[in-house]
Amino acid sequence: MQFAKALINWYNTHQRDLPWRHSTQAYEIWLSEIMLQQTQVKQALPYYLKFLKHFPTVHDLAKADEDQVLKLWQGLGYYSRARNLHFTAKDISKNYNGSFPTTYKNLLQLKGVGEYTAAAIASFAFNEPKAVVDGNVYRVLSRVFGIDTPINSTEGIKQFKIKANELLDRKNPATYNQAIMEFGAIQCKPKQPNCLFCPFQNICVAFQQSKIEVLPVKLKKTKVKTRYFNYLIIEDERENILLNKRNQKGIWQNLYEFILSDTTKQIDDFPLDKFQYLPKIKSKDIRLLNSTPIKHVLTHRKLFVRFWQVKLSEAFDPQLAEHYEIVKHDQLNDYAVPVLIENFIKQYVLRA
DNA sequence: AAGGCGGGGTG
DNA sequence: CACCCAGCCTT
Repeated sequence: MQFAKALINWYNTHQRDLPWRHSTQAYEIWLSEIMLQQTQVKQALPYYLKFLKHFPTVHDLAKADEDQVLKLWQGLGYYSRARNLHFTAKDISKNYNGSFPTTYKNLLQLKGVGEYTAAAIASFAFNEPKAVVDGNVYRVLSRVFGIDTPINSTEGIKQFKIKANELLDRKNPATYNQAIMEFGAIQCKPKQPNCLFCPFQNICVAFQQSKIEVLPVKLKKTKVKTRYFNYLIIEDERENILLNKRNQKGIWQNLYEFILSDTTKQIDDFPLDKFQYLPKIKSKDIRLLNSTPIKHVLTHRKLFVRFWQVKLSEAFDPQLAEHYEIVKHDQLNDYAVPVLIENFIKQYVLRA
């Protein structure tokens, strides 16, 4: 309890003013926690405000189209979160009469809600004494108590969860959970933590043994594969553009993009013959828009991307709509697209 | 148990 | 360049 008390003391004088901390509504807590998964506060904040404005209640979110949800989510990444968010909103609206489950155990049943998020909602909205264990908590506990079990090993996950729940202030689970995460985020940071003015300097194993740099221990490194993307932007005489919806599993599922050739090796020309359903295009009518490929890095992919343009002198065959979206030039902004595409559109304003 | 899944920020 | 972020889901 000494640890918890010191932590809460620190929190009372150092905490940031964040909008979701003013709410105890499960809907608002849930929304914030989904957005904050693997995402820093600064990045999630504008999205949180935007979503709450568009969808004040879970019913409003449930009524929306997935395309609209994804469009609002555009740029935040990990788009399965947005799809699960929408699924769960419909689930809550329809099967839970609009009210979120009130216990950790039942919150875990919701799609997109894992152990961390269930503990966060249970403690923040319902005062249930469950310790959150996120990246901040791993870092703080491994350093203060000198735990070098890899945080992403089965053993480590178990061990840190036990430790976190032992330390939890069971009378103030909400404040305690906020406090330990805030402490990890702004004091016990990954790089250059503020050990000089740390309330735990006297007991911190990592500080006393100069192990700040090596704790927490983490296994694994994701292997990054290189891919070559070639996008074909086809425009007809009426300023329509063809978009493809990514339906398969994989990156950017359910987002839109131009016609894509995805290869493991660099190619010279756009491979028109690979596509069954396109208008008749002669390769001499294809123009490369960026001679230097755009480099776009994801967690496990390194993409080199080129954009090609075709302007047709006739209108698209309406039959194309069975395979692609035929989109008016000025409606391009209504579609959820990867940041990569968004950046390109902004840069090369395709003239009308 | 391991791998897939974004985008932005830091040193 | 490597590593991290209020993780979760699938295989």
